[in-house]
Amino acid sequence: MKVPPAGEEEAQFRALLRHEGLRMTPERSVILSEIFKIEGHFQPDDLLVRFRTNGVRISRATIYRTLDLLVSCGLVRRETFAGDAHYERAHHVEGHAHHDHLVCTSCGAIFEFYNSEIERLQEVVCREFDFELQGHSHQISGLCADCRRRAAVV
Amino acid sequence: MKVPPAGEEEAQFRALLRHEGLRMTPERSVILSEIFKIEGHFQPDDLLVRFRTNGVRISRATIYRTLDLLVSCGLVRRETFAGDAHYERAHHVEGHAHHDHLVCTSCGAIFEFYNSEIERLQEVVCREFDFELQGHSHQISGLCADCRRRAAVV
DNA sequence: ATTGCTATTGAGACGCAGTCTAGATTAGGA
DNA sequence: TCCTAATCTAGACTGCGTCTCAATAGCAAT
Repeated sequence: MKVPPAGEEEAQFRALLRHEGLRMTPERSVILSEIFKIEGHFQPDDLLVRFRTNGVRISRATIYRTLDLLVSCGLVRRETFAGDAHYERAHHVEGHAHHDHLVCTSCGAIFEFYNSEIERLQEVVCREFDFELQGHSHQISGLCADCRRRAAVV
Repeated sequence: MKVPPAGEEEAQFRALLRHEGLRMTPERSVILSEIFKIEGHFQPDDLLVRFRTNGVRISRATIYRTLDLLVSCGLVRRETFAGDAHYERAHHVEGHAHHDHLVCTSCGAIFEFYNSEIERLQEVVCREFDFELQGHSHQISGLCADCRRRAAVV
């Protein structure tokens, strides 16, 4: 399989793989670069479809395995919306590595937010329960600005 | 099918069904009373198993449909943890109809919390995005007190 | 460049949660 | 009691994700 052009992220991925004694393969490279072409969220089968339509043959299993790797490397983030796994390249909101999501129940649009006060209060909650915070999942659902306007017209 | 003893919740359910032009059936009654025997969270197939072991025959489809009804009636709440649907009878933490969850990543224990400040800040976030808040899902994952202790020993 | 060890891959079987279907049954108003 | 729409069941089906295992191919050492 032809090896696609490498980017900065690929160098990072390669370094992390080596550190773990794992290998870089054309498939992993293709998957990584495809992901970094996508703005916003995607689901594993979105990648499958993209590859199929481009004539690239990479199996579902490999996609899932590679996504797991990228998540544990921190290059990609996984999010679960109403039982559906979504992924997104890890990037930043206002300089924060972490963010949470607003999900529009009408059109499915996803917005990112970060609120340091909420983050802090979660730590307070954990202290109350003698709980060691490892992570969290926080989604606010409702109507986005566009859908509110649309609903107001009707 | 034999009709089980009715409780206060059944009266409420019955009233809501009537209001919607729907019918009370023995199956719905059995499912409701079984749910109200359960403390904490359960999954749809937990009910299936309970019924099977008690010799009660109610199909999976009926369980799912009835759970949907109970959720839309507000008697039961649905929550998604890591892609798995969990249900719980709607009840209150410190007088609040709503609460969120701490999930232990080691033993799976689930704790409930309510933090009015976090609730308020969510409204602030929505205002920033011109977003109409309908609901939210907020789970904090980590190690519960017991598992922390257990980990400390080892 | 070659070799050898072993990580990785692909295709499809599999598992599980949840939905759908079609025919049989039944709640509940007239 | 009768009638009819709502409901039930069993099981087929769907979709997402995981697993298997023989074949392939990185990559470190030679």
